[in-house]
Amino acid sequence: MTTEKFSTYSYLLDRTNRKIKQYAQNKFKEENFDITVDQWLILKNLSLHNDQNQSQLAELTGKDHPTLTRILDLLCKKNLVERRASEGDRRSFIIHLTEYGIQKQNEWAPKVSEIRTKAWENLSEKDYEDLKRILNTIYQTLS
Amino acid sequence: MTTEKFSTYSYLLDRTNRKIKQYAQNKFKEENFDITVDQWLILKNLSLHNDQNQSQLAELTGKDHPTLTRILDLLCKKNLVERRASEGDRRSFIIHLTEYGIQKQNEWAPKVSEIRTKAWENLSEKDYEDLKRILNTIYQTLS
DNA sequence: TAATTATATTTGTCATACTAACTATTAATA
DNA sequence: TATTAATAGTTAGTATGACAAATATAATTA
Repeated sequence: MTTEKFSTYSYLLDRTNRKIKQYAQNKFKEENFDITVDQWLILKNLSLHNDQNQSQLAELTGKDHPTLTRILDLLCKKNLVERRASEGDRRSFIIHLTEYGIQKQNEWAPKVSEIRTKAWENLSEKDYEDLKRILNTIYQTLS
Repeated sequence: MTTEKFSTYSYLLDRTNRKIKQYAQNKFKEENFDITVDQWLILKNLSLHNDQNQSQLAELTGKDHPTLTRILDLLCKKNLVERRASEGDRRSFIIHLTEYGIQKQNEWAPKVSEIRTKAWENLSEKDYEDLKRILNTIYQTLS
């Protein structure tokens, strides 16, 4: 590909990413979900794979370790999650979705899906597949 | 579109956006470009439209006002940019790319384009057009 | 087994983003 | 014209993200 022509995608991607996050966050606020969209990502992943240690959870969610540490601090404060000692390894914690966390996750999940789906109302299933393919290709190319 | 199926795009978009930024930032560092990718966006825009006030520049670059204020503080410190009093309106500043800023912008631009183009080496021109269309559609749908 | 290396997590620092509140100035209107 | 509303920009607080360095513990190896 010739250079220079391809200078705007990073701007569009960043801008759209922020818009999506901002849109979801505002809806969360309207619905009185006391959580950020990044915190939701962690909660959602724990609902599928509870009791991971932080390294595994960081891998699953694509967050780096310091960021995950801080998000978990906040989720712990809200009693949605707790850090449990790991049996075999005293360095690591098992991240456990609490009863309250499970309850809230179940309560919020349908509305979150609805909010997320909004972005696609003017696009096709093929667009969805194309976007996933393109983003994954870029990710791998730069990794 | 049915809900729930469309839950991963926001994760992929966020993850890819971070990868792109991180890749470019690392290359900037390798090249000893003393600038962040977000600061570069402002510089690039000023090279096309010099002497905008901050509101216009915020609009052009998709940054909000507080963020732009802080990025400009840093660019001013590096003498790449200066805030000039506006003739007609004492509330606003004209953001001026300095001689040094113009020089650095010209110096860095070709390599930046090259770095940005890397992401597309396994994708087609059609993919590029599709991505732009999809991102713009999402942006407008959520605006 | 003592020393070295690797892993899990945290802390610190800086940059970016969003919201809200604030100052200064300008525009609108009663 | 005096009051009110709108606009330009900054400041403050909180969250996230990148990177480096620190701590504690585990695994490897000399």
